[in-house]
Amino acid sequence: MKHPVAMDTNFKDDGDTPYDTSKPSSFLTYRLSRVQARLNAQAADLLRRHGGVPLAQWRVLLLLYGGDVSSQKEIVGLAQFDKGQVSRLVDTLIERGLISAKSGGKDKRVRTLSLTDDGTAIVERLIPIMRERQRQLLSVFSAEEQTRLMEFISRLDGVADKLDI
Amino acid sequence: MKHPVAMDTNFKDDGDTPYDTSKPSSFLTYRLSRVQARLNAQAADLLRRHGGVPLAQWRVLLLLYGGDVSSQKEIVGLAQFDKGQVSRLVDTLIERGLISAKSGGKDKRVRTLSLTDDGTAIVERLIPIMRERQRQLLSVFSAEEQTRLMEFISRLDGVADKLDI
DNA sequence: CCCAGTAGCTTGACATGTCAACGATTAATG
DNA sequence: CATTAATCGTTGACATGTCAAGCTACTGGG
Repeated sequence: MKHPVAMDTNFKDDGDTPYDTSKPSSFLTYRLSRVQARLNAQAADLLRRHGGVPLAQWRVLLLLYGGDVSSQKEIVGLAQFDKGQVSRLVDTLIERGLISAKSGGKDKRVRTLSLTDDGTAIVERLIPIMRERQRQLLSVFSAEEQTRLMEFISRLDGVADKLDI
Repeated sequence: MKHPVAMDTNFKDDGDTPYDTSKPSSFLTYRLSRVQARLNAQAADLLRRHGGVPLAQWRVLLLLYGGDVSSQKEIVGLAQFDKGQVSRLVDTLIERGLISAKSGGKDKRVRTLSLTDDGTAIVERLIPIMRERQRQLLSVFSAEEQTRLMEFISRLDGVADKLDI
């Protein structure tokens, strides 16, 4: 990947803490944002180089491939994507012929979604590659550290909703 | 804030690991993405409710207020924003009268940026609010945990560039 | 049955983020 | 000094993400 290495210890802040450059804690949301952006860029690049789809579309395809979901509502519930975004992602995937939608259910508002053969082929081609990426990403953490990291993230997730300002 | 609580332990994956819902580690990038989105939404909402500017613009204003930067290059270097994005953010901030730009330097490509009085007023009004938010966010971590969390993020940051796929 | 409320989805509007091509200027090097 | 290369910035194109208004279909209480 790219990325100029710069600033890992030398930037000012994350947009949330104005001064106070001395305390690493001040950089938390900034650094989260950056590492998140880098991981996304790496995943998107990987998908592009292997002739795949954009990252957001890929995530929808995976959910459908796993058989976990068959409607937009379920995609929204599982992945916590915005419903508007899902609506447009589904449109795009249908246009590209990677998924199909049937409206025959009881509830006429709902379209039942499924992968086409093309969509299935793409997912099955990319899955091993994405699994290998995941393996390499996690290789820098011990099992205990992985657990600890996830627990930290959960805690952040919890506190984000409780801020009383 | 909003957010339907759902799925914190029950979703399939993060778009990077197709199956394997049993291992929390499989959810890492997904959960990072979600917690990051939630923190961003919370910060943006806070800025909006207090009559401020959008989050990205806010971050640029803060960098300028701190006196750390005076050109787009320095913003890109410090904050690791995309230079195209910075170019447009600066345009917007100038249109809104929050910053000003002078082209008088040696390097005729560079504009020297600074906050206007309006820009300074907005930043100084919002800073205490954002500092309180940061304090509350970090209140769920002990000092030792904060250090540990930052170290984890650094490790992720490092490995993201080294993936050989 | 009626109809007010809710649910699933669509759409518009905007903000954010990323990449790549390009223009202008400056720096480096023969 | 003259090219060439690198740097700073702009712009176009597109992907992503978020919010809110509105549409249609379903649902439940009267």
